Parts: sequence; C-alpha cells; structure tokens
Amino acid sequence: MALAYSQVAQIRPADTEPMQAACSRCALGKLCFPHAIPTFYRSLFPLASDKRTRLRRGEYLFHARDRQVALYAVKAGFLMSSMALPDGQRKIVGFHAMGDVLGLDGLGANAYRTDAIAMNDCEVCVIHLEKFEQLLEHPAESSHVRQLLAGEIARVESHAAVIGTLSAKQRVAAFLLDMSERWENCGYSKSEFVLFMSRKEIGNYLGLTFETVSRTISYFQSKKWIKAHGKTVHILNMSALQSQLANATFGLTPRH
Amino acid sequence: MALAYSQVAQIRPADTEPMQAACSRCALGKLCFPHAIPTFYRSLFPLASDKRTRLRRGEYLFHARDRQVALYAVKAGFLMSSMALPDGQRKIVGFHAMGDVLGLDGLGANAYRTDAIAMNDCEVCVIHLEKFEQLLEHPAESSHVRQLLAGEIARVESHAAVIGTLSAKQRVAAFLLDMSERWENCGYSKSEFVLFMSRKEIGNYLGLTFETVSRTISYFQSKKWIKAHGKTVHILNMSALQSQLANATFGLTPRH
DNA sequence: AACACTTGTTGATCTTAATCAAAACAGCGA
DNA sequence: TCGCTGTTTTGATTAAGATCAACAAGTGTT
Repeated sequence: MALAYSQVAQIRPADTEPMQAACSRCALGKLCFPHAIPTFYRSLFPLASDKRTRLRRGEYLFHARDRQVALYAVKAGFLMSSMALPDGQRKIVGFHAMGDVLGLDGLGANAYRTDAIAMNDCEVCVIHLEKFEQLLEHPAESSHVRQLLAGEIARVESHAAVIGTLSAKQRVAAFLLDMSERWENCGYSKSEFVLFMSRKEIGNYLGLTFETVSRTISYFQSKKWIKAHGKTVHILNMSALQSQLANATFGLTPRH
Repeated sequence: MALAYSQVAQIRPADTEPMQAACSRCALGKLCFPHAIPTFYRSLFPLASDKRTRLRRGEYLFHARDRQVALYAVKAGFLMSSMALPDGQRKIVGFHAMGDVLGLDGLGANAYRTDAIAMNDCEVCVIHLEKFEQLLEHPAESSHVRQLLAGEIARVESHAAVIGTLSAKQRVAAFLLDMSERWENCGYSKSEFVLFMSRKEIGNYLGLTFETVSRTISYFQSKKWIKAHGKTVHILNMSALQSQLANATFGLTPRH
C-alpha cells in the first residue's frame, strides 16, 4: 500500500479562513510573491492571498486531475508533490517548504498534474485563480510568475540529471546539500537541520531503496562527514560531500 | 571526450536572415504560438518571429549561462538540451523537434540554463526578447506562454519519474512510445519513424549505457514487438510495449 | 572503391544497488 | 508503563545493468 498517506482527506471549510495578515505584511515577504501588490495597486487588488488553509499530516492539498482552482504558497510546514505511475506506484517529484508555490505546473491545463500531500501539519496561502488572473495584469507579477515557472523547470531538470547520472552515494550527498541550502535560504543553519521526510520518501525521490539510503547515510557517518540520528542531520564536512559530486566519477560511476 | 558535439560554433550573421513567412503563414501554424498575433494586432506586432537561424549538426543554438536574448521555435530539424554536471559530464535533459520552443527555462533568470545543440541541420525561428515582451501584452499569448512553461514542467517531471523508477526495459519502452507519440503529433506515422539520436544519446537521456539500450532494442526485436535497423524503428506491437509499463512491476523492479 | 572513423551489436565478467531477512529503535495509544 | 506498529539499521544474497572487449555495420572522405 505504497506510502501511508493514502487516506484521502478533503479540505473542510472549517479549515479555510480569511487571512488576518495580507501578503504585504506576511513574514515570508520576499519568498513567494516578492513585490505582490505594490502600494499604488493595493486599492484594486487588496490581497494576493485571501485565504489560508491548514492541513494535517497525510492530507491532500490537491489531487492530480482535479480542476485547478488556485495556487498555493507554503506558509509553514512541508509538502511533497507526487505522481501516480501507470503501474499504481507513486513517485515523489518534489519536496516543498515555506515560501514555495505549488500548483504552477497545472497552469493552462485547467487541472493539477501532481498530487500535493502534507508531510506534517502545515499552513498554506490560497491564491484563487481569479485573483491570480488579476495579479497577472501587473507586469511585475506576471514576470515573477514566469520566473517561478522557469525556476521550477530548472529545478526539475537538475533533479532528472541527478537521478539519471549519479551513483547512490552521489545522489544522497546531492540531496543532503540541497536540503542544507534550502534551510539556509529560509534563514536557518545550513549545517544542522531536520529532514522532514522518511528514508523511504528520500529513496523514492532519489530513485533508490530506503535500505540504500540508510546505508549511505551510515557510510557518510563512518567517514565523519555527517552526524545523524533519525531525521536530525549535522553536516560536519560540507566540502567532503561536495567533492563526492565533483570527482568520484572516474571509473566509479556510469559513463553514459 | 563526452559527446562529439564539443565543437563550439557561434551563429554567424550570415546564417540569420529575415523570415519570408510570418508566423501567421508558417506551416507549423498551431504548434509553437497558435494564436500568435490575431488579426487586429498585426499592425502593432507584425511578426512574432522576425528572424530564422540555420544550424548545422553539432552547432550550439545557445549556451547555458549566456545572457538570454531570445526564445526559439524549431521549424525543422532536431535539437537537444543538455546540462553540464559538476564533474564535467553532460546530461541530456530533452530532445526537441519541430514546433517545440526552446529557451523557456531561462525566462526571468536573464540567462539560459541549458545548452541547446543541433542534432542535425536545422532551422529555428528567433523570437527576440523585446518582441516577446510585446507579445506578452496580449493576454492570449501571455497565457499561452504560461501554458508552455507549465507543460515543460510536466514533461520534465514525468521524465524524472521514468528514470527514477523504471527498469531498463521499461525506460526504453517508454522512450519509444514517447517518440511515437511525438511523431504522431507532428502528423507522421506513429508506428514507423526515424530516431534522430544515437544509442549513446538515448542512453544518456534515459540514464542507461548505450550497450543496455542496444541490448534492450534487440530484446524487443526478438519478441517481435518492434523492427529496427539502425535509427529506423517500426513498431509492430504497440500494446506489448505499453504493457511493459503497466504490469512488469511486481517483483521485477525496484520497490522504492 | 578503399580508407578511416564512428556507431551499433553481442558476449563475458564484475559491481552496484536491489532484494530478502532479522533485529534494534522510536513513537503512540491504552 | 507496556506492547503494538512503523521506521531504521545492518547483514547475506541475488540480479540488473555497467564495464570491458571484440567485431560488424554504417558513414563519410579522398
């Protein structure tokens, strides 16, 4: 039964409430829609996001194929997006933390293309599509949206490159460095952080089994490059992890 | 020495010439910018694309990190986009045929993010960024661009799912079906077509060695599902290939 | 046509990571 | 607190696919 997230839970109305704080006053500020609604536009479009939604672990924010009604900006907590494969498996194609915008890949298709599932309790800003259309009338927002979309392409392309060319050790090293960078971007320590996903989920994301992920983490610990109990990770030697990616590839990994 | 495409060749001015046929009269018509410049806008923006460029096999259309100056729509021929990996390898992240638009992933970043290389002689429409900005003022175009971007995300995500979860046989089957579909979308036969890339390039794209690709193609031939000499492929049993993807996965492939 | 050179096929062997299995550990509700 | 359940770690074995190698089939050039 794949992941334990199978329980389908619709967002109940009670969980959706008007936002107290407008985007302009949101602590995330620069992360999701940095210049959202410049002062002189405020009278027209008072808020980019007018609702927020709370989700509990395992709840779906949206399902692939659902008619798209909104974009979502993560305010707190973590989500993942996954795709159903023809054979009934699921593949995790992305992890999302605060500031990330979800639902972009559905634009124009009138339907979401992935499932978005909460990995823990989280809070999400809702930007309804009508509101979004209004936002787009402002060139800065419109260009920012293209930037978000283009950035997402770049992110997914890199990920495809990672899982398509690197060995297990390299993939896990790349993953840890990526997580480190993301925590840093959110203003936290880049050398000490908590993974918000299980070994199984990491493996799914990286195209490895959870045993291989676990073994690789143990290996990095034996080298004293990291210290990890459970989901807590302490990076002791960042450059050793980085060099895994840079050299390592002569004779040790696929030539392609 | 990676792929034989290493020779860097800038586009020479002589290769870039004014287009005879405007988008509105282009044979590709619906493919790249379907509603480009509706009649009543023509006086303002007479052409989406005002230049075309010819490339010979191995030439670069653009390099990652180059300042982005244009988008490109493929008019004839085939290109690939590839990324340089930290270790000096290259990873092919996409193949592009006529009607495809290249350069999208650089939008907003002010620089291309991938290298685009001609796989054979080809002809490409150039949509300069200034022209593009004008185009965006028309809501239909603006929305179409978002659609192109979102579609690209979906395409790359599926590809990541393919190489992250499927076995060699499944990947090659998925690849052949994908090529088949693309040829069909361009109005050609879906069961008989020419692969425009080498086994090595297929392998690179799919995260396999060229030997494995070759062996897998031989295997499909031995099953009488396809007939192939060199780059010419004849699909004899489409549903057998499809079923490779659907079942196959119980006990035979990674559980993740 | 003859040549070099690149691309593709097939075989034999080896390595990596998957699979199977079992025990240690952590979290949670009664 | 205990015991249940799911997660993580570690070990032993296997299989898929990478690597090494040799040859065949194309492709292009003079």
